[in-house]
Amino acid sequence: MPRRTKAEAEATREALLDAAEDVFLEKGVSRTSLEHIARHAGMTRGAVYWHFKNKADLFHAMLDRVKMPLQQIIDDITAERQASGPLNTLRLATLHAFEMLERPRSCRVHTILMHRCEFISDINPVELQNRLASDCREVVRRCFQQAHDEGLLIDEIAPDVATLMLHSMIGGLVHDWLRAPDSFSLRESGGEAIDSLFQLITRSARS
Amino acid sequence: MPRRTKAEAEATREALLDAAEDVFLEKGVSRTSLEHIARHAGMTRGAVYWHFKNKADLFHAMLDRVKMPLQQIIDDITAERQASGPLNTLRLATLHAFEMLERPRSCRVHTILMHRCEFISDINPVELQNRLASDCREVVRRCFQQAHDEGLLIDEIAPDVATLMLHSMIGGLVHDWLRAPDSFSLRESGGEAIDSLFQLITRSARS
DNA sequence: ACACGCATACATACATGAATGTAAATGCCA
DNA sequence: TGGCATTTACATTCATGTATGTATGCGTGT
Repeated sequence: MPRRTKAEAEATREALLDAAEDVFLEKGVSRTSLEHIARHAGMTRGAVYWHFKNKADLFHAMLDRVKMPLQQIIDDITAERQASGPLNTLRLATLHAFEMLERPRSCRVHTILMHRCEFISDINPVELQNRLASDCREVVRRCFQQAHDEGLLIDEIAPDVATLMLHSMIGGLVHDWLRAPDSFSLRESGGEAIDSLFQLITRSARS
Repeated sequence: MPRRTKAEAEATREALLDAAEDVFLEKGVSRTSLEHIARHAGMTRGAVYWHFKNKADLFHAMLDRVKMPLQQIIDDITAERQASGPLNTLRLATLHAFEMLERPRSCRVHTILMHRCEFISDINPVELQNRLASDCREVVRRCFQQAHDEGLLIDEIAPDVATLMLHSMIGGLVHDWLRAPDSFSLRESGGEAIDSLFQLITRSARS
């Protein structure tokens, strides 16, 4: 029974993307065929090829439904640069990214990106994440530099080192948590670790 | 021209594994066929099927030629628990793992593991890394606990939090560096970040 | 209000290519 | 000469892309 209403067509498109998330998460991207996805959504491959050009197109459509955590951090930092100082801006942006990641769809999609796929067509997530990481590091670095200039950072830590510490901690926490979300709480334990880092490198807190 | 001497047969086995590293690294595991690997080594698929049962078997043989960095850290910690205190043991073990990772073969294989493969047969690297991460965290935690009991750790940081901080920093640094080895030096910049962390959480250094 | 026509939203069928596993053939060393 | 290392050839499976079929929603004219 083809040709539903326009709203129903959009619903099946979303259903196909939902199914893609499920199957990608379970079997990995390269091992799932479009047939798998279609059947999991209760349809056939024809529906997939109607809504999407091919597997890569579907994959990118799936990515478009979520926001990259590093992009979120970049946006948060550049948006509210006043707040209560650069260090607090960094800390809050990080915690905000953690909150976003705990949303089910975000969690699934980013787990797929980090642990369930290697390449997709010619645009691979490694390069994508690479650019994002580079941009994010630069924004964070400028923030730490500003904190340093305002005397908020302790002398023992150079802005570049603080940048690497924060950036690697974020990446490591996200990576580990997405691999095993039940092993610890990203918001609680992860947030605690981030808070501790900022407590350690903030001058006023240690005198 | 088949049937060289036994030593030459072993050499072709190694050549096949070398080729596998190259091609996996370039195209990703799922997108490389055994034909690709064989041709890159100057042979045919038959040679591959003689030395290895299938792709998964070859993959695991490739893994067996290197040591997991987290396993290295575990071994280092459990081996030389005397050294100059638990904190220094942790620090040196981490830096040692970084050194190991900069060896070409280690670098290639672990890049493949982190960024070029999703699943391989029924044994997937995610589960493998998961167990390792869990074990390593436990060993590190015990080490931090000992440091805490000996009064080496500052009061602001609980052993569990220190564990998560160190573990996530290691994971993040390795992850980022393997994705873009030219963006920074793991030994230098990464080591500096690790050193700074230990400097921040060590009591004697701040009074 | 109702029939008409067309574009839409799928399902089905088919052709192609690629990767796999295996069996047979072949040469080389001991 | 016989078993080892490797190639070649073949059958099978599987995913893809495309082409075609088809029924329905929806706008249009009257």
